Parts: sequence; structure tokens; C-alpha cells
Amino acid sequence: MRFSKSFIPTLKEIPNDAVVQSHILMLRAGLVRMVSAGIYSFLPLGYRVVRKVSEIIREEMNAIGGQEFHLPALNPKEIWEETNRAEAFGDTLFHIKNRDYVLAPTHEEIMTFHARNVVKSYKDMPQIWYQIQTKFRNEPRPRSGVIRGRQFLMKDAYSFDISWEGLDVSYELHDKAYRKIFDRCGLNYFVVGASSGAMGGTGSEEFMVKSPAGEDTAAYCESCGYAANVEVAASRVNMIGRDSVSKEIYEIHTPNVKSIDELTEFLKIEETVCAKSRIYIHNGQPVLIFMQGNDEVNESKLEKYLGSNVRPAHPEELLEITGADAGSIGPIGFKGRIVSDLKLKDRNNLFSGANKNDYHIGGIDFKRDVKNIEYADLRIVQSGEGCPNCDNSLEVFPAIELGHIFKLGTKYSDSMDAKFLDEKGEEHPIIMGSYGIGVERVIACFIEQRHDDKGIIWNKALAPFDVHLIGLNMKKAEIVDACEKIYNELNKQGIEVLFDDRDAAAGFKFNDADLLGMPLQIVIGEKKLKENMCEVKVRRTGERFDVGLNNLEQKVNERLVNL
RNA sequence: CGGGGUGUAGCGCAGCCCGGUUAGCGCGCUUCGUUCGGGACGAAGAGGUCGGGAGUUCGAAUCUCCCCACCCCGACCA
Repeated sequence: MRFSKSFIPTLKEIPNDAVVQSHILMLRAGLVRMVSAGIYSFLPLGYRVVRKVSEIIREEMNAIGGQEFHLPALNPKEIWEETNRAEAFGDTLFHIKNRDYVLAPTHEEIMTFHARNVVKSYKDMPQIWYQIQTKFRNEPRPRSGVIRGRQFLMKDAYSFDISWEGLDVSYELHDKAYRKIFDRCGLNYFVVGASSGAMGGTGSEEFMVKSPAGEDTAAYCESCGYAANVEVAASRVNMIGRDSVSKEIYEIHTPNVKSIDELTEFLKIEETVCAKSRIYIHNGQPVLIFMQGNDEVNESKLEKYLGSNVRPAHPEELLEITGADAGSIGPIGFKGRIVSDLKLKDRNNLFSGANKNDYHIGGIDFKRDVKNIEYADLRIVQSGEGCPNCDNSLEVFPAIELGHIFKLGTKYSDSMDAKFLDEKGEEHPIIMGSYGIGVERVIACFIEQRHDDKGIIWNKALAPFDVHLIGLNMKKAEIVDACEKIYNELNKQGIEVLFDDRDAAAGFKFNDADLLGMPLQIVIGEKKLKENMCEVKVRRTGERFDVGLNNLEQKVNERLVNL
């Protein structure tokens, strides 16, 4: 493709609205443009990358027996009411004003609709059906460019099996396919166990990429590979045992002391001897939660432990429930369920609130003073805590979710009545799985991982073009001729070339080439041309070398292999 | 939805607090000439409902009110 005839609007300056690196670079390199918050157009260069990613996905999905569909984005609302998800999605679901239609945020319903109409016998399964299509979700807060949009491209796949064992097989196939896909894309990713959330089901794994732009938080152990979403991550901590002697309970006047930091400062004590109180409301009843020092409550873990319907108490409720405000709440005299994090199990000589403003209590012994206390792992895992599976420690960092695979089971086949007959003529619900990849996120994550201060650094797999051909001084006929010849020759060899044939200053073109980030740059300049040579630059390493024009194609092919 | 911020030429910004010529600057764009291996130089140009509406005023980019859009933090999120 000739640059002079292409729509590649590069930007020298950083657009005002972009903050994360991938977003900035996608705008600057002319890959995308924003139309509205969370709604992006892919421009020709960007769409070439979308097609490359899509093709890799197709190849790997087809390799596990997947069959590609193209489902409607516009869905009758009633089909979403069958599964109760019109309500479950709530405001996230886009509704059409003049018809009872919705814009599909995912496609379990439509796929199950087709399955129940066609898949009637055990002989019809297993099936893996997929598509690459636009999804619509009314995100309350779109951000980070294409990473979180209201409209986005997703590869979604669905498996239909006759048994749970069959589901395990389909799930494993997807797990392997996903690893191949992300490997081929050149991404540095990891896989975490995750909570199934509103999708329902029995098992799920997330494919994640470490990134400051991430909206999830993951805990990862480099040495053994343990990885988990922080919502479910466990950790091994050094337990502090009981002191040999339990002191008596005593009250301390602590004016204006609210936080743990203030308390440790005021009393000159370690935060490890502080039992921080938090009140949650579970099914209308207050529950007192204890955390050691400044540990934070992991509400996902708490919800799992107590059951659903858990929320933090409002400030007004605190006074009514405990007789004190936040900062002065404690176990003594509290009526209701008490759950403590494991770190405080059976501890004594602890400090906590007195349920009286401006007072704390020392000498608390959980075994002696707090009846019916329950213990559970309720902490949000922090960097530096021990890995639950090995001797090393965990690193906790923000991450982007690229893909998610779920064992759905019969959630949708039950609610939508998708059944089949087995060999004995007995009726069973189809066992399903669903599997998603955010196509644009693959691109954004790649750029997050592979860029420098000059621009994007594509690999061969995702690059919009293999080679960026730069003719310096396009007013010289011999340079134009040489470029044209190389351009045609490379094209003939099936090498994709972006030919910068613009009449612009050398530095201008070099900077655009670095910004756009094709794996190889070929520079045709006057001096080297006289010796029948040109310069080839490897974008990733910055390495430059001279190549004779006679064996250029061969050299290019050789160099492209590992990029 | 809560908190904070921004909106002035295609892009990046100044001007606003303290109202007063024809609303500036850099980049980009057009034309001509020179230049040509790391975002060239000179000359001449084009391009604006100052986010929208209402108000205050002799006079509003500037002050007041309402609305809209976008960004950041939080809440939410398969």
C-alpha cells in the first residue's frame, strides 16, 4: 500500500483525552478514532490488525472443531427474558426504543436458541460454535480507549455436550486453543482461576495480561506459577501466636483516634495487635468482621463465606447497631454474628474499639472474651504475602482480562429448555460451556507490552504490514525507480509492504515509521543506492544493516521469521 | 451515580481570575521557491457559531444560571 494514497492520520502530539499508552499510540498511529465515549472506529491500518488477530483466532478455533457463525446483534427482548438476564444485566443492556429489541451484550441465549431447535440427539454432539462479532454493553464508565468500550469485538464460543465429562473435554480444548492464540499473538499472559460471577457455572479461568491499565487485580507467584484473581486469591501468612499471658481487659481513652494508623501512633503499639472492626449487613442482620491491622476485607470472599446479600453498613446504621461510629467499634458488648480473619485466630492481648466513641479496649482475648467467634480467610491478598502453593511470595498487580472460559453447565439449557435424548431415549439438558476473547483488547494489550517512546513495535503476526519501505527524497527519479521495483518485487513474494512514497523530509518519515512500528524498515537513500545497497532496520532491536538489492527479498524473509 | 477537571481552527495550547480594538501562538493545511539520512527554510495564504442555551451589561471567550460532551478517581463490571 502506498502511504500517499492511504488514510493513515498519524498524530505528532498526544491527544488530550488519552491517558493509557495503548490508547495514545492507537490514536497517534492512526489505528482508531473515537466517535463517542467507549465507541471507536477502526481505521484502515487498525482494521488490518483486527483481521490478523481474527484470523489467528479462526485458525485455532477451527483446529479444535469450531464452526463459525454470524449471529444477529439485534435480539428480541423476550429471548433474554427466558433466562432472566434482561433483568440480570440491568442498565448494562442496551434497549431499543421503538421495538422490544435489545442489543446483545453476549450470545448465550441466541446460541442456545439454535441448539434447542436443532440439537435433539446425543448423536448431534459435541458441538463447538463460535463467532467474531460486535457486542454492546452500556458500561457506566468506558475508559482506556478500546480496553473498555460500549461496543466491542468479541470472539465468543459455545460448547454443547451430552455429559460433564464431555464439557471437561470441550473446556480443555478451549484452554489449549486460547494458549495457542495468545502465544501466536506474542502476548505475555498468565491464566488465573476466577469466580464465575453472573455468568453462572462451575468453573472458569481468565487469561490475563499484566498492565497498569488493568481493571482487575491479580495475584501471581513467579516461582510456581500460582495465579488468581484477587477476588479469590489465597495467601500464606506468618501467623502470630498467642502471648503466653493474657492481660485483663482495660478501657483506654483515645480522643479523636479513628484509624489504625492513629491508634498505633497514639498507643505506641504494632498494627498486628489491632483488631480492626467492620460492620456488614447480611440478610438484614449486622455482622462484625475483624481484620488484623490495616488488612482490607475482600468482599468477594466475605460474600462467599456468608452467602449472598452482603453489603457494608451505612455510617448512620453503625451508631444504632454498636453505639459508636466507625473507628470505635469493637467486640465487647456487640450482639450479633462475629467473623474474624484467620490472621487473628485465637489471639490475645488485642486492641479494638470500645463501642463508645473516643474509647478503645486493650487486653482482648478472642478465646476468652468473644463467644461464638468464627474464623475465615477474608483478607485481600497483598504483595509480599506468601504464595499458598510454594515458599515464595506473591506479587499483586493490575491486569487486563483478555479472555475468559466458563463451564456453564445447564444454566441456559435449563432455563431455555434445550434438551436432547440419550441412547436410552431419556431426556437431558445439554451441558454447555462458553468462551470469550476480547479482540480489541488483544491489540491494546499487545501495544501495552510492546512499545517504546517512539511508538508501537509490532511483531510479524499482528503487524498491519511486514515491511515499511521508505524512499528518501522522492524527487530523485533513481530513488523512485528503485523503490517501485522493490515494492513490486516484495509484493510479488507475498510480503506486505507499506511504501512511504510521500515527498517529505527524511526525519519526518523515519518518525512515522517508528510510530507505526512495522517489524522491518527498508530505507532507500541516494548514497547506498549507488552501491546497489539499501538499509534495513529492525524496529524491535533498532539494529540496522546494509543489504544488497539483489538478495533483498531473501534477507527480508529471513529476518521476518523471528519478529 | 458520587467527587474532581476540561471544552477556544484538524491537533496541542494561551487568553478567562480583573468584561472593552479585527480572539492569539505552535504544529498541520494551500501556493511558490529553496532543501532532502532523524519531525527543514523563506514568502504569501486559507481556516473560528470561543461546547449549547438563557441571563446580566452600552459591550461577554471572559460574569451568573441551566444543559451537553469528554477525561481522571471512586462505585459498578461476564
